[in-house]
Amino acid sequence: MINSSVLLKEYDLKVTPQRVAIVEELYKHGHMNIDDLYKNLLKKFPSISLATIYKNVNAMVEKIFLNEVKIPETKSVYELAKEDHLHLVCSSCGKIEDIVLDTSSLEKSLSTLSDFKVENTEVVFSGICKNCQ
Amino acid sequence: MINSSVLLKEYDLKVTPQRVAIVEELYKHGHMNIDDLYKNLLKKFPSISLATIYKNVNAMVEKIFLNEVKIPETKSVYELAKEDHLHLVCSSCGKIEDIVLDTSSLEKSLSTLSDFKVENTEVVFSGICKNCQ
DNA sequence: CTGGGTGCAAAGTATTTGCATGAAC
DNA sequence: GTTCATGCAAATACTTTGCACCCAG
Repeated sequence: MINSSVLLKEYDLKVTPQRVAIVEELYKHGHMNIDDLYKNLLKKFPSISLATIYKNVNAMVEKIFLNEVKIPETKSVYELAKEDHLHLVCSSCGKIEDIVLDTSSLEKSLSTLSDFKVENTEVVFSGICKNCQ
Repeated sequence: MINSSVLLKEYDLKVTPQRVAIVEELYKHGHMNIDDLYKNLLKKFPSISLATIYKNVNAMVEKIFLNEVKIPETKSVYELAKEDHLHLVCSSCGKIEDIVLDTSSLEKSLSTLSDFKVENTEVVFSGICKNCQ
């Protein structure tokens, strides 16, 4: 399990039950969009508002401990920041998985063709996951 | 120059001046978001409506001759479909460039770690373009 | 106590839809 | 002539903001 309170404090955010729940949901599910977060949190907090979700998610993204992941043909999802990784999106069931792969050779071949100075590399593979094959 | 009418006909879309202009703008600029498209087309069609832009862009995306490109921290942009390529996004000036790079070695190393069957690979490099360095 | 978070309602922005008119074929 | 695109207005969806009240520190 994750220690949400410690995490929130580290990033100078007050520890509230709603925030703890957001972090725990994301820890549990890996990736969620705003709507799914809202629907799940409603079970625990019947009167939570979408505004609270948006405000908190935005605050956490600004503090850089959440990332927004933009995926072709779908709504953005959010994930807890962690080691750099790429994303696998199943076009059949929609599931999103993480995978750690070294992209440095891709960046190296880029550098032979262009003077662009890369700071970040985002990769999303779409396809069919193991279960759906 | 591009022959927009032929392109539209190939994809079973009626040739209208508005559609031709959308294709030409995208050909000229490479990547544009909805707002920029709208602002530019207003010059040529002072009474064009945003609804027309949305309907046409969506139709062209469905016919697979436009692609939506999702980019971290920015609005989506659209581009004419063409040879597979990756994107370079300058975090200083916002310019978006295309680059053709082979991603097969990345896909190969993915296949050694996972049973995911890749159908498409999207890559967005963020960083600083030549001009802004 | 004090600052900041919460939930509500309202405002703002983005996108889609229905429909009458007009243009493409 | 028939089909479908256009532009407008309205509807829907998505996101942010202001504010009174309340909780975390």
